[in-house]
Amino acid sequence: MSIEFHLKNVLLEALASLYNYSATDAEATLQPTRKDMEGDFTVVVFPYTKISKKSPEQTAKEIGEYMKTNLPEITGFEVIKGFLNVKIDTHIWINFLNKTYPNQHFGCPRKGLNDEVYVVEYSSPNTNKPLHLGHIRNNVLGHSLSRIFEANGKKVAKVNLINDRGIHICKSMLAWQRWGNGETPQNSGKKGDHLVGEYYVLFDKEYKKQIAELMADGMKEEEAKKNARLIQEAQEMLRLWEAGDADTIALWKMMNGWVYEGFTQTYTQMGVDFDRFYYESETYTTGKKFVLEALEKNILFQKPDSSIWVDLTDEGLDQKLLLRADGTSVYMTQDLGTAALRHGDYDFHKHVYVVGNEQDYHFVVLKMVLAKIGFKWANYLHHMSYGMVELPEGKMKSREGTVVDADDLMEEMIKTSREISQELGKLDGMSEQEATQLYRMIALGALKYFILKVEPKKNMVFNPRESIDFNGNTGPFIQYAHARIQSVLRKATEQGLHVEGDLPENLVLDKKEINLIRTVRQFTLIVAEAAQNMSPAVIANYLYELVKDYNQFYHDYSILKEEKPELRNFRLRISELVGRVVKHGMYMLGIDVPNRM
RNA sequence: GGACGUAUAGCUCAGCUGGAUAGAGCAACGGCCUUCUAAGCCGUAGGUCUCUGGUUCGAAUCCAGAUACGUUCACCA
Repeated sequence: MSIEFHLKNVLLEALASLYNYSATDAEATLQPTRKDMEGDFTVVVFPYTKISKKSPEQTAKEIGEYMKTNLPEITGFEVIKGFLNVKIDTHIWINFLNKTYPNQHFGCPRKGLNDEVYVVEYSSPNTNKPLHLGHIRNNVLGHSLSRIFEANGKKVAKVNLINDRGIHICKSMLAWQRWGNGETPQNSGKKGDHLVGEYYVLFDKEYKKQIAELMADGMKEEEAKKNARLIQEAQEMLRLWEAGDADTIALWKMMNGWVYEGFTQTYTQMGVDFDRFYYESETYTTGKKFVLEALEKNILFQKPDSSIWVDLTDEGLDQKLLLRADGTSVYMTQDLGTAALRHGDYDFHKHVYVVGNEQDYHFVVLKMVLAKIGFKWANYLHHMSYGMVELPEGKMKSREGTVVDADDLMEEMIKTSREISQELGKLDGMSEQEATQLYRMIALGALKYFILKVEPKKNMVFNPRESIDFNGNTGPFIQYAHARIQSVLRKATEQGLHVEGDLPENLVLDKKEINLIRTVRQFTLIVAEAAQNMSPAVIANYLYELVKDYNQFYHDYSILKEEKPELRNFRLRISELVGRVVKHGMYMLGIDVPNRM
C-alpha cells in the first residue's frame, strides 16, 4: 500500500476520533507539499474547522498530533496558516527507489497489457500538395498520442486516411497535362509532392486569370468562378475519373505515385509511421449502403429532388445532406462508411480522429448520425481537436506564400542544429555518420517539443526563430540532461563503480534529493493523465519540471566525487532513474534522446 | 445572427478535480567553468490572471453576463 493510502486512513481516523466525524473518501484530501515549504504531504484543514469548531491553526495542530502518534512513518509536522504539512521518514522514499529500480517497466511502454484496441487516425493528407506546418502539428500529435496509449497498455492501430481523389487532385492533373511538358520527379530532380503542388498552384493562377477576364467582360464574380473554362475542364476530368476512364486513371495513378514517394520521405524524416493506410478512392462509396438502409427504416428522409438528408433539429442542429440528388457521396457519407469499415477491421474500444478544430461541427454530426443509424460503437469515436498553427505575422496563407513547408522547416532546423553543435565543439571523435544522426535528433527534438508542449486544443504561434532556440524550455534542453546523465554513468562504469543490491534505508538525504525522488515517483500518474486528457503537453511539461530539478541536483552535488559510498550509490541510482524516465517520456513524445551531445 | 473555442509578465506558454506569496522560458541586466558536458546553474527586474457580478472560509481555476479574437453553420474535403 502506498504511503498516501496510509496517510489518508490515519487522517480519516483522526477526524473520527477527534471530532466524531466520519468523513468520506473525497473529504480526506491530501496533496503534495509545495516545493518551497518544509514537508512532504499537505492536509488542508479549512474544511474541517466546521466540525472541529476551532481555529484552522488549532485544528491542524490536533490533527497533526493525532496523525503523528498513530502513524510511525510520520516524523514531524508543521502548521502554517491552516495548512498541515506532514513530513515522512526518508526510508519511504528509499524504499520506493529500491522497489522501482529493478522494474524496467516503470514508465516504460507497456504494450498490450490489456486487449483494448485504440484506433488513432492522423495525418490524412490531400495528395495535391506537400505537407506544411499545420500537418506537422497533426502528425506529431497523432504519433505521440499513439505512444501514450501504448504506454497505458492499449493496442494501438495508427491509421492514415489518404484523400487521394476529388476536384483538387484533378486541378493538379489538368495543369500538368496542359503545361507540364512531361516534367517528372526523375527528369527535374524535384520531390514528387512538391512537383505536384507546383501544378496545383499553377492551376490556381491560371484559373484566377480566367475569372478576371470574364469579370472584365462584365460577368459577376460568382458566375465567373463557375464558368471559367479551367474549372469546367477539371470537373469534366473528375467525371472521367469516376467513370473509370483509362487515361485519366493512369495519369492519376502516376501523379499520386509521385506524391506518395514524397510523403514517404517526409514521414521518414519526421519519424512518424502508420500501421495501415486507407485510401478514399477505395472507400468513398462505402457509406452509401448505410444511408440507403437508414432511409428504408425512416431514420433519414428524402427531398423531392431525391437527395437524402438527416434531420438533427431535435438535437439542436440543422438538417444535413448525406447523399446528393445524383446519388453521389459527400464527405459525411464517406466518413460514415470508413468508420463502419474500421469497426469491422479492428473492433475498437476507442477511435480517435486527430483533426483540426475547424471540423468540430463535422465530428459532432458524424457521431450523432452513426448513433441514429444504430451503431452502438458511435460513442467510441472521439475527435481529438487541435488548434491552428499561426505565424508571428498571423495566419499562414497559401495564396500569399506564407505557408511553412514541412520539408524546408525540418531541413532548416537540422542545419541550425549542425551549426550550433559544431560551434560548441563537443562532438570530437564522433563519426560523421553519428554526428549527422545527432543533428537530426536534436533538430526534430526541438521542433516536436516546441509543438507538443502546448495544450493541443489551443491555437499556437510558431515562431521559427524561437523554435530553433535550444535553451530553456525546449527539447534539446531535455536531451542535454539525458546526455549528461549518460556521461556520468559511463564514467562510473569506467571507474569500476557498480551499484549492487538495495540502498540502505537509513540514508540521510537533502531536501533537493528527496524532491527529485518525489518528482520521479509522479511519472506513472503523469502517463495516465496524459492518456486520460489525450494531451502530450502533460508529459512535456512534466519532463521539463523533472529535468529542471535534476539540473539543480547535478549542479549542487557531486556524484562520482562523493566520498561516502552509499551516498554516491544513491546519486548514481537516482541519476539512472531520471535518465530512464526522460528517455521513456521523450519516447512518448516521439523524440529520441542522445547519449552524447 | 446561432454554435463551439480561447483570453495569465513586452513575447511564447504552464498552472491537476477550487487552497499558501500566480510560475517557467525567451528578450534585458548581473553573477558562476583549474571540480562528473556552461545546450547548464544562481540572482535582479517584469502581473488589475480581459471586465462585471455570483457561489465559497478561500476563485486565475466553478457559474452567469459583457468585451475581444478565432473557427464553424457548403450538394468542398
